[in-house]
Amino acid sequence: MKVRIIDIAKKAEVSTGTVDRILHNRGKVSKKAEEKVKKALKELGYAPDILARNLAMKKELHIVCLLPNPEETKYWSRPVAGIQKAINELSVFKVRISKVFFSSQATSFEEACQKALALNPNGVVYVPMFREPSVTFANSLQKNNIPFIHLNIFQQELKPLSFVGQEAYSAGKVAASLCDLALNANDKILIAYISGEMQEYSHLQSRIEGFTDYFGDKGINESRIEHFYVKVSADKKNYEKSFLDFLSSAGNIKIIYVPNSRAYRIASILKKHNIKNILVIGFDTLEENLELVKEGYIRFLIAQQSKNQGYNAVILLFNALFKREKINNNYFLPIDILNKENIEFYDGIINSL
Amino acid sequence: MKVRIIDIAKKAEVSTGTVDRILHNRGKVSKKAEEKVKKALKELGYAPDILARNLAMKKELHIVCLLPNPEETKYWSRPVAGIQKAINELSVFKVRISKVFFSSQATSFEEACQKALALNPNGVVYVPMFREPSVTFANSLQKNNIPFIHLNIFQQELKPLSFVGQEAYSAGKVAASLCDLALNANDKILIAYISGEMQEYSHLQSRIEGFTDYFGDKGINESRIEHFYVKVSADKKNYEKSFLDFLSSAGNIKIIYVPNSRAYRIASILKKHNIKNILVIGFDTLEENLELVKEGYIRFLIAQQSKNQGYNAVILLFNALFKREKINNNYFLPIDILNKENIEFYDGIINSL
DNA sequence: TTGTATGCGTTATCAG
DNA sequence: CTGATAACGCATACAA
Repeated sequence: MKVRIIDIAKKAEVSTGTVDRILHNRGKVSKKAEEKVKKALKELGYAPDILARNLAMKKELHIVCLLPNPEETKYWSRPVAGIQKAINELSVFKVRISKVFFSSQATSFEEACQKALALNPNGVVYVPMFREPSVTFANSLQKNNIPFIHLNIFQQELKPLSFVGQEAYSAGKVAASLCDLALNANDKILIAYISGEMQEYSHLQSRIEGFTDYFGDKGINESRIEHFYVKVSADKKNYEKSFLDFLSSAGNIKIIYVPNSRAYRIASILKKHNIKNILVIGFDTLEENLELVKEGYIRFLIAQQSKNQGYNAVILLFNALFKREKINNNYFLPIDILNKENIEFYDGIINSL
Repeated sequence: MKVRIIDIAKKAEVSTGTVDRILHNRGKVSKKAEEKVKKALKELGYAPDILARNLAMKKELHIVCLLPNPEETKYWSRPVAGIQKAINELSVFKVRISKVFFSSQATSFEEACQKALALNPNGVVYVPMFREPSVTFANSLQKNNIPFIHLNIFQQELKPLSFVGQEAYSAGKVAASLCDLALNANDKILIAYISGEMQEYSHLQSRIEGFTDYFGDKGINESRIEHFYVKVSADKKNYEKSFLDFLSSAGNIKIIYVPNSRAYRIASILKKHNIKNILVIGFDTLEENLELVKEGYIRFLIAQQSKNQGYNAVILLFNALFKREKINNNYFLPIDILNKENIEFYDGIINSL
């Protein structure tokens, strides 16, 4: 029935110890023994019982997760929650999963990388938020033979084991396709850039490109697209008036596209001034955004199962490490469309298992 | 650190055997021993190591899944795939998971129920497709103390351990909210009933109610909603002409709502006749539907993570049975909105873990 | 270089 | 009623 180590040991006419040495290539095996065992392995089709393995293991695996501090950037609280879920679920196994947070400066990221390396991890999940330091980090990991998975930001050049996140360009197109439904002949579109601190988000750019490309393909070009910039940290809350001024002077704005998670900043202004004829579309399920979707001031949110993002990355790495599963590159998460009607169902069973 | 059976045995001054008897209430324990053990259990906070348990278990759990034959009704192939995924994932545990299919007659369903009971399952997942036979089945299960989970069709009166599926009424509302975006002043809506065999789908009715209620709330009532009925089995393919006739006589139809998984039947007629100005919205990710979404003849699909539906139900029951987890009632799955732009990402990581 | 023995935390059997 | 003990499949320390 089930092929055990002892079965292949018998078949190969060696002891279980020898088989084990080959399985874990600990060396100290004769060529002859090795051949016999490998033959038996193939013929009988051995697959380890990972549960028994876990029971017997002395030392534990260590997975380190490196991501922005959720107290600074709200978006990250959900991926962190997903990681926590994975921690709970994997608690029966001999794995330790640590979280290391960094803040919005590149130096903080670099420090976190050092900290992570010092922990001597068997595997790493990280968000390659800053380009240069990420390259350095990836190189260190590779040198030490530590597999790693990228979260949220796509950086294929660094050759991660896998990427878990959303395809940002397409997400922008999805947003555009929804706006398209509501757009009439002379309506204009406003893209609002509400930036926070971190500036190296390449996916922000992609979300905008996807959006404008969609309309470009339909012959709707720059003449009907306005742009409004806010740097939150500098302008504090003082952008409200300038935004309203911009809005009235631009005229005919039917749609406002906010390519990051800060749609709530725009929508709350509209709410305050009771402006209801503009369709706001944004990203991510921050509490603030959810609330305004329910109230009707944000019409659509594009979501990326941010909780599962963290969860999946950890589970994936665990499987690779513990079960020695091969994993494919690049797990693009679904591009979810949320509105007032379906939003309450978004955290269904997936997130509670 | 970790509390084991032997730890509580020592604390309670009994043997591990006695503790085991209490843990599994196999009886044959004195009151005194029981009290001492229960006290120790509480104080030390024992939680079983399910991996060690699995290793030691002699007999295996048996979960039986009862659902419509996917070869008859295409929708079911994805839940079945999800069940298969759960089977693979759980293969390391001592669980057997069997599938029993039934066809579109109530008698077939009843037979399947008999078959399922004869398998002496420890737990059952089933689709309560027919009302009366489902009541009988649920009663038998309850009498034999076999926990069960309902799939896809909501029948709370039968007191399943849980329900896994979509809230159909809200799904109808979601569909309506999308149509709403595209609906102009004098446009009309057509609801197309393309029925197959099985007639006891209460959720079909709910999907329609949700849809019409949404528009009712906005003051769009029956005067702007047309209805078209096809009984596929009777009319074979001959409804094409009658449908086209209906369409042109009704006039001004901007939206066609197909509240089941057969939107492709309508959309393929539109495709054949090159009709592009009508927005078709339907349900479920059948291959045929996906294709027509990509080609633009179906504008939206409402999906319910049908693969996860099967997967989650099995995992949930396994957790309840094996880990003795308490589970909450009613896991409503997300109401997913798919269109040409996001559909290729729909089968992301969730389905490949 | 190889084989043997012990333990991981449970379950379940078998004497008492 | 109770306690002791042999599996379960694997990892690992140790002996040869």
